Amino acid sequence: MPELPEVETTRRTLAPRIEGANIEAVRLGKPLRWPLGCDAERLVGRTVGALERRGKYLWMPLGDGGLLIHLGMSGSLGFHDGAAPPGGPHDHFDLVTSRGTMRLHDPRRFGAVVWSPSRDEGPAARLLAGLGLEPFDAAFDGAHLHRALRGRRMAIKQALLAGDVVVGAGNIYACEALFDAGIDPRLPAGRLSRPRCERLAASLRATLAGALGMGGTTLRDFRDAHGMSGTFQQQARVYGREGEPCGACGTRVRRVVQGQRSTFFCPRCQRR
DNA sequence: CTGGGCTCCTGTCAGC
DNA sequence: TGCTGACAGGAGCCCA
Repeated sequence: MPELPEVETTRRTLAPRIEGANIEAVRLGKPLRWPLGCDAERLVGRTVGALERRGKYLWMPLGDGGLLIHLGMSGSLGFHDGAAPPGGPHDHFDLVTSRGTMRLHDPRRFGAVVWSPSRDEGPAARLLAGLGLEPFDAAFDGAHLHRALRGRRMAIKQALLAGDVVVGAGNIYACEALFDAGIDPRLPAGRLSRPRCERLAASLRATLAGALGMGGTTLRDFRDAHGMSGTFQQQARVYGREGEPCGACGTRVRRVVQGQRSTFFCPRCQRR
């Protein structure tokens, strides 16, 4: 689930509670997408540095190395002061620290916690390589989008999800940003004019920023580190609204499938 | 290099 | 009520 707003919300709520904490123990549940990549004992005694986010990944520095964390489709990170309650069947990674316990809850287990000697080498470097620009990076604008999409035949919706041009948008925000920009999600990416790229860049930033301001989207199980739900889902104008009238023109919102993922759009407001 | 499809896993819900 | 299939916020990997 977690797209950029949810991951950033997690980072912001978790950081003040865990940064500077000393790791006292690690508890592993069922296997996640990838193995931890080191002996859990190797984490004990380390101090948690400043949490960083890159795309939908979180990087937790731990001295000479750190953990690259991804929440997959159903993951969330909670933080418990003092002694944490016993882990449930979907709690697969606990970092017990001097300040409390950080717990990864992830029913589907598409998430991951991977040790890497640094952000720029080893597994972290491999996973982060090839990621596109951060949407709030000053270098991300219509010109970049236009240049990066040139020659691409893939539909613009899928190009946004691919993450090699710009990171952060997942299925919800790609749909919402394209609605905001008035662009048909099925349009081949390379066919977008420069002005429409300008519009889309602005819409993507506005959509992600808006969702961030609402603590993200909670469809079923996303929670921030304090256990709070996001509220963006109430603002979604097309995502999950197949058959409902478009708030702008009244036309029924359509759902199509692109790359095995649902795409929601207004056939009248979003043009080719 | 590009793009399409598959896969990992569990839970939920609609429909019969 | 019970079973079955579709679908769910991601993205790495393999193959054409």
